[in-house]
Amino acid sequence: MVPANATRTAEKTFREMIRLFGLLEKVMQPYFARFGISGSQWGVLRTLHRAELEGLTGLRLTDLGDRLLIRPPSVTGIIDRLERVGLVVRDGSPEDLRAKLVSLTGKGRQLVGQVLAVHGEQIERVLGCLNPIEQERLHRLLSRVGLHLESLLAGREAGED
Amino acid sequence: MVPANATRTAEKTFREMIRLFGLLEKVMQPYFARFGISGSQWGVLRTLHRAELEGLTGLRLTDLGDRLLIRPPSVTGIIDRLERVGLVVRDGSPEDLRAKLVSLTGKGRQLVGQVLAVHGEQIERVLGCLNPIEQERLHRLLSRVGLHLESLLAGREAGED
DNA sequence: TCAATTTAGTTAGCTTGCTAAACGAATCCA
DNA sequence: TGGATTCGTTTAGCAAGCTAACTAAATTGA
Repeated sequence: MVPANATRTAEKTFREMIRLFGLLEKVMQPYFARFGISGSQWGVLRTLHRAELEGLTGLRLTDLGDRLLIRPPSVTGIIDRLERVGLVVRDGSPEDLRAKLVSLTGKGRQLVGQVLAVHGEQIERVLGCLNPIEQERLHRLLSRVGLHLESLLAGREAGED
Repeated sequence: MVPANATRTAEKTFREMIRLFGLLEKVMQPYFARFGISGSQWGVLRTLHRAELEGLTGLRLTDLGDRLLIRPPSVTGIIDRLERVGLVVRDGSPEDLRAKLVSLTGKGRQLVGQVLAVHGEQIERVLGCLNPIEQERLHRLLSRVGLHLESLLAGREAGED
């Protein structure tokens, strides 16, 4: 059991996290909309771009899901819509006939360049109210909570239900 | 213009925020599922419970949306589902024939009690990896970013596009 | 007073997350 | 070799957010 005022500190911090999450979506959504994409779609495009820099020619849907922490059906949907507008293509993998490799088209690569050109500035707009030391402190606290939550989730998967 | 490594600090902090929110949803979703509700539904139930403590007999959908930072159609949907399972009721407001007052049913009030009985413990499970001082520090940093984002959004509404 | 505007709520239709279930391809192992 | 199982993806269907467009009620103001 934990003292009541410690619980209150945890609870207000928790609530602020939830609130900030909502605010962040509301700020980022119109920013990405200027490029005709959503935040989730940007996640996919950026991930594919990073994979290119690593020398990979394409990523399987499963790999995308792993990197973005979303499940296969969600990946299928986002890729469907990105493919429909020609930012991305699906090709069958030569090594595994079950798998498909997703990669950026020329148009997709160009869009990533456009976003990256102003992305640092946008993030600065969001976090500019903290100086670099405070940003670093925030990053460290968030990382610790993140690692903690990952271990909670790993435990659950292992069948501790 | 901002130095390159300051941008990198901001970016990794930003990315950690996004990642943490995804993890948080994955941890909280099964927790609420045990009570047969979703996180959004809990947001509504808790808000209605708070309103009762303030002496209000019901909240208008608009007020709920304001408190939860979601738009009217989203509120309509959540209330529809909560009403369907009998946790909440809609009554016409006597003062304004356009408005409807949402309030907890007995069943809803009972469920809120059940959740609240273990809620502090669950939040402790999430934030217990930080001591109270660190939690307080995290809260302060998040609050500052939250206030900053609110002012960004307020500016945009005022027509600075 | 009464027409115009604003406000409260809903509906329709989109995206994006989820789970459950289907499917074929790949792999394992007896 | 052949049957069982696992893997990668898709489909179906639900929840929850959004915008745009609508109805009905309230308010404003000329």
